[in-house]
Amino acid sequence: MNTNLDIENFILDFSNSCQKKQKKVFGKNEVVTTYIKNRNQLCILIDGHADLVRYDLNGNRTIVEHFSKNALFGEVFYTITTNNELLVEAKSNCTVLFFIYDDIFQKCRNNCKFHQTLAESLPQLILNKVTDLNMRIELLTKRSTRDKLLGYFSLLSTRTLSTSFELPFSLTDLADYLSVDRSAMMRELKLLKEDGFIEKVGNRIILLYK
Amino acid sequence: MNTNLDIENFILDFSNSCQKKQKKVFGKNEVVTTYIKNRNQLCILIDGHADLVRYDLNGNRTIVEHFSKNALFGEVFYTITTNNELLVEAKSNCTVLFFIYDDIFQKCRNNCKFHQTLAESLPQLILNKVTDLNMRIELLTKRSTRDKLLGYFSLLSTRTLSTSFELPFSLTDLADYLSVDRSAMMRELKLLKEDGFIEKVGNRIILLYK
DNA sequence: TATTTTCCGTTGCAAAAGCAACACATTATG
DNA sequence: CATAATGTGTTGCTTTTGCAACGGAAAATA
Repeated sequence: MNTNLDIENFILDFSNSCQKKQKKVFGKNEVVTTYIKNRNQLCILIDGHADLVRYDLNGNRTIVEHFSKNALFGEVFYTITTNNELLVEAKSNCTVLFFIYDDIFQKCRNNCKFHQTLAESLPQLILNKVTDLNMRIELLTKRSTRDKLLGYFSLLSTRTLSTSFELPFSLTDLADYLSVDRSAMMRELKLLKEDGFIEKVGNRIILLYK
Repeated sequence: MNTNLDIENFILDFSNSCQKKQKKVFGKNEVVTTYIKNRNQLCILIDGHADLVRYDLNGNRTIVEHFSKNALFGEVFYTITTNNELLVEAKSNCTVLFFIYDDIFQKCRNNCKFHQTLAESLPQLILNKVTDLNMRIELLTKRSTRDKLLGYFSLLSTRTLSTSFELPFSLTDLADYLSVDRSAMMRELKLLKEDGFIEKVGNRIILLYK
């Protein structure tokens, strides 16, 4: 399976060969896009980190997804049923490619190699996204804050092949990602330490169980 | 966009032309597949309804996804990090096609039209799945049982283009789908009725707000 | 470097959700 | 049809979570 498509080289090679896309750069905390009026927009994060964030009517903030290099996002993945604000915020300097989804499978007027290869790679890229979303659902369906934390730590442990890893979020953001109250999460984190499940040194978590 | 691919006709036309897939029929409550040792399995539900169900160590049951006609599922969408049981249960009589994902983009040795068309349609089918999963995440990140219920009802209302609709779940299953305790959900349903948000007649919900 | 802003860690109290148990209704099944 | 199995509706009690508020640490910024 070709999971290692290097989009970046791709971009370097072909960035001038096709007119039907846009490449933009964003600074930290800038809004990359919103999911309101950009029908069929598809974006690829070439570099940096960004979050898809929702603010609900009670003022709760939720980090719906966390994107890193090669992540796909954009309004094409959403059927807007919500009246909540959905926006993608750059968490660091970001480089993003914008497409219209319809364009991808129509041959570019230049018949450009960029679009051709992209169209071939897209199923695998979207498939990766589906597995990410499924992992996210598994986390969110855990019944308690404790299980969400342990589940998330276990995930990071699997990814890093280590029982010790840095959190990619601030604790405030982690709470918004797990969809729980921050202070309640802090309390649970303390209990996990007291119960000998984890150690925490700065932003680093060390798993002690199993 | 070709969202209306009629897979069923597809099947009728080509079900004998290709050896690299399997078609099976399941009765209610039968296990269609598990997500443990079927690497790269991709399934399409041709007919019927089925649920992807997880049982955790505390005995909680979660309906991770609910599948109806033309839904995609299978182990290819999961990177197994969990030690929970994940299985697909038929909720009615089901007809299911099984593929190996690798096969789809390799030309079938017969160079069969079935596989060719499937490969062309797959991006759109997977895209549909992504939008489903995103809606699911939006539901699950709601902070209260009340908001989950209202969010789900609003979704059904949008789908049916009506403020009155049948629940596609039993209430027990709905609780497992929203990942909340059943009795707590029943209590909240009662409060929603008392507060004039909904009416409930048998399995039918009528939205009264807005 | 001084100062503002964000983040961390904690707590008391209130609200929400989970658990357990039960009676009754409805639906399968022998 | 009788009986078993499953689903609905309810409630008292316990546990978990959320909310609000605060002081101090750390980081960003002027």
